[in-house]
Amino acid sequence: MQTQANIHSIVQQCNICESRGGCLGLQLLDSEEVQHQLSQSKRINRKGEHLFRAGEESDAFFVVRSGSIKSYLVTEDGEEQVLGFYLPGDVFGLDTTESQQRMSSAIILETTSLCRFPHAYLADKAQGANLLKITAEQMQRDHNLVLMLARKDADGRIASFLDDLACRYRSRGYSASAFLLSMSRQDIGCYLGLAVETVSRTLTRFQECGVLQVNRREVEILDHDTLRRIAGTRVNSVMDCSETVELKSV
Amino acid sequence: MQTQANIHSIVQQCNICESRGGCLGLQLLDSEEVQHQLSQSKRINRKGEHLFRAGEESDAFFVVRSGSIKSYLVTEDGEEQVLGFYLPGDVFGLDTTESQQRMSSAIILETTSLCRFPHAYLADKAQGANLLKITAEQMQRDHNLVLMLARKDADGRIASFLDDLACRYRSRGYSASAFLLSMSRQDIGCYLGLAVETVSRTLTRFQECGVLQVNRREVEILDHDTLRRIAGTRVNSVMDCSETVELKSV
DNA sequence: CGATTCGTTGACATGCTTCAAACTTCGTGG
DNA sequence: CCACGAAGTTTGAAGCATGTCAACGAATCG
Repeated sequence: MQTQANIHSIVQQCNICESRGGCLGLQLLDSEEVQHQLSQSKRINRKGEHLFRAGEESDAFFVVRSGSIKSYLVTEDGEEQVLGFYLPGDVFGLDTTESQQRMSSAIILETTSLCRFPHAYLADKAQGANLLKITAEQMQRDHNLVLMLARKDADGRIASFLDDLACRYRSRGYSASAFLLSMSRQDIGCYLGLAVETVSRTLTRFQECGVLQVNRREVEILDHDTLRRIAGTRVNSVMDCSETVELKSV
Repeated sequence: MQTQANIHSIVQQCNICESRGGCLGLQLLDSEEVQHQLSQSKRINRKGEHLFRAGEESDAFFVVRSGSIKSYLVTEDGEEQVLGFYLPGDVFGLDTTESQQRMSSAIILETTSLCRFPHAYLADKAQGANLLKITAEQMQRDHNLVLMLARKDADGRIASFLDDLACRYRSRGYSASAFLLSMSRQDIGCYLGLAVETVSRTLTRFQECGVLQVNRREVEILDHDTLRRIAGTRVNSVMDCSETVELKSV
């Protein structure tokens, strides 16, 4: 029970995973291991550093505690394709080849702290159900990205992107109407399959319409209803973000 | 050992999963269960039938034995977005929400036979490693689709699509230069984020260039090198399809 | 055999990319 | 601390690839 107390004190510092039904560490690891693992897994990383690169051996996945991460692919001719951005509470790093190599690269966009979970624990503890749940989130993200790329114009993609960010911030207890973009216009364009200029122009136009206020990385959404209307159709998701808005006040 | 003999005779009828390192059933299920499961999982389905729809309870995933399957999303306004096509040997149906609901719909494109694997066996047997391997394939497909949608023009998408099909057919022992499309132009366009007319025009132009020969659903690739050149950049995949070209002659 | 779906082709409109240039911010070394 | 260069952002003009609209032919199905 003494161990339990220590675990509790460690976990209490981290409210990130509450919307997931509790700390992943507590779910995945034995009580005795939690203290050691979690204490060494809080790593502060600096902007621009790579967490891992495609092709490297994949021995762990991560949960964002603070900051943000960019996930991307590198094509044969060296160009990059952004796959997504990960905010506090997001799980990433589970996309590995069957030979346990990273399928994508991950780079730190700003000062970031992470929880690190070795794959070994997953395989050993055989958390089949947990794994399904987590990969489901990754796939849902992929599906939404595909939908945007294939069916939406520039306005729809930018609006969806901002709405998604706002939605994710709100579900984690941050403001949904005002936030700082941690990624560059270049990254946004690369993510949405648009030229940098188109991103810039669209944001400017949104501002002129009174939908939002933009100043470099600062974004304030003034008319969320209109933004959503522009964002248009979404996947008939069962995992609606509005379900996880309420935070448990434990 | 008598059971082993029976299993062997059943599995021998199905060479589909050889490139995966053997029958999934043998990997996932206990020997005693294999015979019963596999014998009842070979289901013949007819064109146009739905295997499952998004939102339904997800209790199993599938392996294509013959025929082909279209996976798609339905948006809020009722339009569909094709996520991919599954050929013999492909695993699909693992994209479920955390509440075990289907994230996508699956419809049968032609007479098709499938192996069905209940999720319950995965969770019970806790095949963490196996699950990772299979979800890795799904994610690899998603990444490639995203890459196509975000960075390639119509020519590149169509060429990539055909090259991918050829590659998958070859890896399964079929001809890579001549095959029948099981999906409509509408489906291809929906998959690649293009209008039907663009698909049709592009195929016609490819034919005029002597790259391929098309007649409705019949496709023959005449100049695979040029096709690949048009397809252009691909993900630096560690799972290169050329690795699985050789079939074991067991 | 008629009706419907599927595929092809043409003309036109337009949204996005590309190219170019100016401005701002940031980082780094003098 | 300032200066300089590099990188990020914005804006404009022009070209083009793709979508849209429309019509027709071909195949499929009942």
